Amino acid sequence: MAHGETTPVTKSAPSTSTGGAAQKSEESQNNWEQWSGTVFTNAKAGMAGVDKDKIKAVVYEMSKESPHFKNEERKQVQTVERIRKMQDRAKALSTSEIAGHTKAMDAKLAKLKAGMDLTRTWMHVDMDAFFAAVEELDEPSLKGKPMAVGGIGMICTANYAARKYGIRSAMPGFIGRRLCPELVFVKPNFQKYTRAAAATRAIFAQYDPDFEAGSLDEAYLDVTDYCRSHETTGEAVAAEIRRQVREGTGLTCSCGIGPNRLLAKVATDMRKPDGQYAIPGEHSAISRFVDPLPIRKVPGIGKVSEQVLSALGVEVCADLVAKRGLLAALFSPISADFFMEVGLGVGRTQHSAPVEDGAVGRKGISVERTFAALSSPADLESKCSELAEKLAEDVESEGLKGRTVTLKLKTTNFEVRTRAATLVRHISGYDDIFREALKLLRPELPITIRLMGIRLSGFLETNTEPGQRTLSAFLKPDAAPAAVTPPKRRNWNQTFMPREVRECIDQEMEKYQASHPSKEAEPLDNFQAAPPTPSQEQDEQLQLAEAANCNTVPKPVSDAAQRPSQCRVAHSQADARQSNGGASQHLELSLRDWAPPTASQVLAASQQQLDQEPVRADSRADLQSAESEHPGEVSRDVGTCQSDVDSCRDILDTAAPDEVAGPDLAHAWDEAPSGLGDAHDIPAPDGPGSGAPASASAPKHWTCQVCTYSSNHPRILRCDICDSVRGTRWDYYLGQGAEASSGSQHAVPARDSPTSREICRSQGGASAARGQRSILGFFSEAERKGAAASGVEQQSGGLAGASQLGPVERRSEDRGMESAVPAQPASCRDAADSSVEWERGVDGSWRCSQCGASVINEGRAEHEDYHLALLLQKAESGGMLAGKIRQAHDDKAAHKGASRDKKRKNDLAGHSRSSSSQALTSFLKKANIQQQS
DNA sequence: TAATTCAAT
DNA sequence: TCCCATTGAATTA
Ligand SMILES: Nc1ccn([C@H]2C[C@H](O)[C@@H](COP(=O)(O)OP(=O)(O)OP(=O)(O)O)O2)c(=O)n1
Ligand SMILES: [Mg+2]
Ligand SMILES: [Mg+2]
Repeated sequence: MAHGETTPVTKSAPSTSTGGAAQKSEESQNNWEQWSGTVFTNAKAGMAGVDKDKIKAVVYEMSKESPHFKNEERKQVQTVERIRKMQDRAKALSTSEIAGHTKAMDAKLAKLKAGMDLTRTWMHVDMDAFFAAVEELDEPSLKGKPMAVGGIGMICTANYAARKYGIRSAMPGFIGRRLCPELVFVKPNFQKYTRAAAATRAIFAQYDPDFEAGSLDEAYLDVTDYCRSHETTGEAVAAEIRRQVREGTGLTCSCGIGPNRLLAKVATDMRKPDGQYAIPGEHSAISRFVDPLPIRKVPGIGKVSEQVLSALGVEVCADLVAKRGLLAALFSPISADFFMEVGLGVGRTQHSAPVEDGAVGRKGISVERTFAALSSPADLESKCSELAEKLAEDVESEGLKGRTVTLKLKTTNFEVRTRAATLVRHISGYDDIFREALKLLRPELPITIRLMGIRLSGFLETNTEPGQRTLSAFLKPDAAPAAVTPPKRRNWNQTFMPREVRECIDQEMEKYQASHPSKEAEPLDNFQAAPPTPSQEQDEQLQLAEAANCNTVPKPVSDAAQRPSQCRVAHSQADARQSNGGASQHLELSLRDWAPPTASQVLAASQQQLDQEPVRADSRADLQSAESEHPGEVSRDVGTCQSDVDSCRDILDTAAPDEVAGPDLAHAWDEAPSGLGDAHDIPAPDGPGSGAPASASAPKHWTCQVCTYSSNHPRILRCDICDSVRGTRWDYYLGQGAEASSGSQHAVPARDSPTSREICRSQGGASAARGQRSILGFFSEAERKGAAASGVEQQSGGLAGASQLGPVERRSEDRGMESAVPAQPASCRDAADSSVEWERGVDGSWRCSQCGASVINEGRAEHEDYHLALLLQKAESGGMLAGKIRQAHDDKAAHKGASRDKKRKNDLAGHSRSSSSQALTSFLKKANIQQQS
């Protein structure tokens, strides 16, 4: 979180409205007045009467000498250059060319307008100064005082008292302190925010059980049906929701109402603190709102796009339509289309599609850390290892396998480099990730960095879930029948079964039948010799079992105290040789401490690598680069014994010459448990990253951060209510919800082709029924009412490179937290049948036929009790499952997709236009002030 | 596919 | 004593 444009840069301000002179790179007078950046003076809520000039002066004075600032200047120069080129292109356009594009856009516009569905009532809800508001709730003495959530390095958000001083999200803390010396800093506690968010979501679900969360603090609700069935209006619903949120959580929020999501979202900011604003579903009203709207207010148009468009004479949304020919000529079709949509006020009118079974709910997963400058190979490798370990933890906790590894480096000059490799095989474990990251790091070696990150993407989509058989299991004749049982159908008619659950189960059945089409028909003789496969299937089981949680809050990746028993691997060459010949392949690639192995060692190691190590898909390219750019580096995929030797030698020769005799850091890992076997044990709730004492107190509860359900089952793998994986989304509590031992997040993703969305269904009431109480006392009311679906839908995108811009909605969560968990199939998890059957898993654990959870033998009785309790509770509350897993339609898809918005004739009006135009006026006033400065 | 840029939280 | 972390989309070569 806390990121924003800290526009530095001085010279050249591309701002004139006519396509004319956009840049004037005169010699800077070193004067902040020429500073064109938006510099924290964006028209965010609460920035009304701020002395923007003063803020700019302060920020400028404090940062002008910093490397960060220099880098920002460099970037600004680039965008200025980009603008210049674009203007040149614009000038070169013939009138006929533009006319042609204009005509094409006319057709586009006509089509868009004709396809607009104005019959829906969308609502966007966004909490006010969310993190800060939650902190104030927790510590009322903070109220009224300028306060910021975050640290001296970065502020997540600030309360409105602080905003008066110009303090806002994404501002570095030290600047905030300068602007307001009395500023109080509060360390972020995502647990609180997640809980607060869950409380609000429980309310949202009452108005739209399928609502989509846009982040922790905002959500999109389609209240069309609610309005209809309750004979009310969007505005009335907004007032009701705001009241409920206020009374139920003590927090305030703002609402935007409009015929589509885009308009609703933009409307939310109109009367930001504790207010609401409605845009009627009529063309005339939409135009009145959109036409004078500064383009910067549109989600997807950021600082750079604003500058670029401004240089073309586009300042407000109406300009997007007016200059349609020019825009179509200069930008990509995707961007141009987006502009046209915005110009007309067209947005999505439908919920995202449910996420599909077996699909991975995200595009990538990553970890990155900023630290004091590092340059020695030993330090770099160590850092890389820490990151790899953390990433592997996250990856495995979600059962992901990816084949593209990306290394990210940020030099002390703030220049960012990324290096990626796509492998043939999909990986997930620490060893593979570390090794591949190291390979990417090696060529960059003489380097001094302040940040390193690793990302894994290109996930395997054939996500085999507990309730599903793996191919290998299926092919194994004897193991097949015992290992997998089709979802049970019994009792369906006798017990309570929500419709959604029933549908999920039906899907599971279909899936099962689809994947086992002719099992009975197929003669056993046809089975290919099923490999004794201890491999894949088992690995997958283990990975799931290994679900460990992690701490997302700013915290060192490696903190021995926080990282219990799974520190496997000796991180030194010496240790490796002692322990296990070629078991730790990455060691051979170590950036330090290398000594020529014996011939037999090399042979064994290289042979093993040939067998096991994933190789890059583009092995030739790899070779090439090895020969040309990095003559010293030899591709490993075709590596001979000698090449391995050379490879290692080159590392030393070129990258870490002084480290040859350098300090032996091996001891740094000596204290880590060396028992590799432990690494694959199913961790107890006090497992890795949870922050809970590794061995000390006995675990009491796992609390799902998605729906707040708590379980005292020691080895639960998924939330029994909302089905989210017990990974980073779970928190561990020692007591009655009092001392949370780890901060983490939740969020369930969903993915789909162009865009992604995440969602997770959930059900409230569980933790209340179990006598749990939240830290903040939330859920008191909300939880009673049941419900609480959640999910997160993020949006972003933007125009990169030269043209582009494509809003597109994307999903994500507020900063650090998230790391979404793939929304799981849900199979028969909520079946309200208390009878549990057990299936023995390949790893010796037992799988519950009801929920699919893997449990150790001793935990079975307890687990059965749990299902009984769940059944009883469900009967009481008249249980419900809110929300379905959805997946996103990005704007493009929604656009081209034949499945355009379905039209409904009934128009639910109910809006006061007088008030809306009034609010618009003040809104624009603010915006203008900001623009003028 | 790789690398970079932009955007949002 | 000094500018985050995580994710996704789009462009370009
Ligand atoms: N760059 C950012 C922006 C936001 N956030 C976090 C802190 C915010 O409290 C929360 C919600 O973001 P909003 O943009 O909704 O901002 P606020 O809710 O804080 O303020 P507002 O009243 O303007 O909505 O996300 C963050 O960490 N970093
Ligand atoms: Mg907010
Ligand atoms: Mg928000």
